[in-house]
Amino acid sequence: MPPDDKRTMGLRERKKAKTMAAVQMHALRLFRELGYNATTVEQIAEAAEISPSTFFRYFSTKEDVLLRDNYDPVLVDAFEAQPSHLSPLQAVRQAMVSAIADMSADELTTMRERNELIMTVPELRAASLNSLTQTMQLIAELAAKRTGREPDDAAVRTFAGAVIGVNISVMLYYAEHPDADFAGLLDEALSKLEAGLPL
Amino acid sequence: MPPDDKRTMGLRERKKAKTMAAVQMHALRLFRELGYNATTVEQIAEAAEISPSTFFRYFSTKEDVLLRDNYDPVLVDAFEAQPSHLSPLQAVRQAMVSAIADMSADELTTMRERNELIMTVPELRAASLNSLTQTMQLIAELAAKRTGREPDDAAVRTFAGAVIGVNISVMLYYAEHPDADFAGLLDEALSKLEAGLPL
DNA sequence: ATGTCTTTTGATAGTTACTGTCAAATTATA
DNA sequence: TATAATTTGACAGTAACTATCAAAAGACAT
Repeated sequence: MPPDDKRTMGLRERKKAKTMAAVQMHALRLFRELGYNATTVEQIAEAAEISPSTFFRYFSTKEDVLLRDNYDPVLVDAFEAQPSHLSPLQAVRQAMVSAIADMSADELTTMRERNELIMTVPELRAASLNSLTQTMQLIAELAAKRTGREPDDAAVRTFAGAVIGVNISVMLYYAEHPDADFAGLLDEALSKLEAGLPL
Repeated sequence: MPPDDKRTMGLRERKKAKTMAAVQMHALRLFRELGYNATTVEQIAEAAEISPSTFFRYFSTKEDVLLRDNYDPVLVDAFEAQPSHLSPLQAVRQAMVSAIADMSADELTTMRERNELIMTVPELRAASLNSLTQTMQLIAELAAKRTGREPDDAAVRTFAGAVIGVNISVMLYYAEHPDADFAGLLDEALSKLEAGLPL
């Protein structure tokens, strides 16, 4: 048996993907309509026409339904596609900017709305920041590979920490200024890091 | 009536402070003995000889019992005590290092144990990172005041983000390497920021 | 199509963090 | 010592999760 892919394989898989997307959609809608805390898992389940049990089979927590989308693979691809003459910082900067540039208008809108919700609701923000530590580790690994160092090298860890920190500050600012240009904010901020944080 | 201080004012206040400290102590002990999730609020309350209701009157959440200690005021004092010829980054660096240097051996031990627990348990880590956004805002305000800019100036926000990010990476590393020198790690990391993240 | 095997689902019951309310107990004050 | 203010504990309730198990639905061989 070859691994697994046979025309998006099976009715089962397709159905699962569809319910999962439906649940996420209804959840986002309800959160925006009623507020995150005022929305119960039961309501989400009902709206998506599944049982509460099934909700937790798809998403391990209530937060997870919003946070599941993982941009890490996109970032990895974009980073590794950067020409090798760029410094790690320049490569990260370019990777992030171009990853955003590749997104459709719909994706950008959803991302903005999600970011607004996440950064606004303490519980969501906490969970989201927590998952950023994984991304931080990822960035450390990418930078390590590119420079031939170890991922737990002090310079590499510091680099990853600074990049993530800058991202956090941009995400927080963007939540309060939804009309700003996200990619532009990120680009500007990372360029300041490159310049040694002039003040 | 002058604000409030009359020999640490009243029996009530003293008693409250004592129970609060007792609860935190028992909580930390139980968390280390049984694990965070396996310890119930009821157990903590029983150990500290209070009712569960009272626990939640002192601490708004189970996490809060560990995360309550707030080093922000210490940081503010240390920062503002730095000579004005230092750059904001140098001032933060010095402030953090000297704040740690001023701690007693006991305080350092407790801090190490707490950090280990917090960075290890996902729920605690999430809540802790969330509260770091407040510290980030604080650092932005301090840097703004020192440079005569606005706290939401792009350079100021980026500065605060980078500083917090570096702190996160150090805290994570320190949790896995408890024998390392925390102040030293922080000092080294912040110096790399100053140098423009050489890699 | 039919029967069989595997995976997915929903119902049910239980735990625990957390909230609100109220009367009893404790401390401050006159 | 009497009275007012504050703190506490008991009780009841909500909602996020977990575990279990039988029923439903998709996969697959004949």
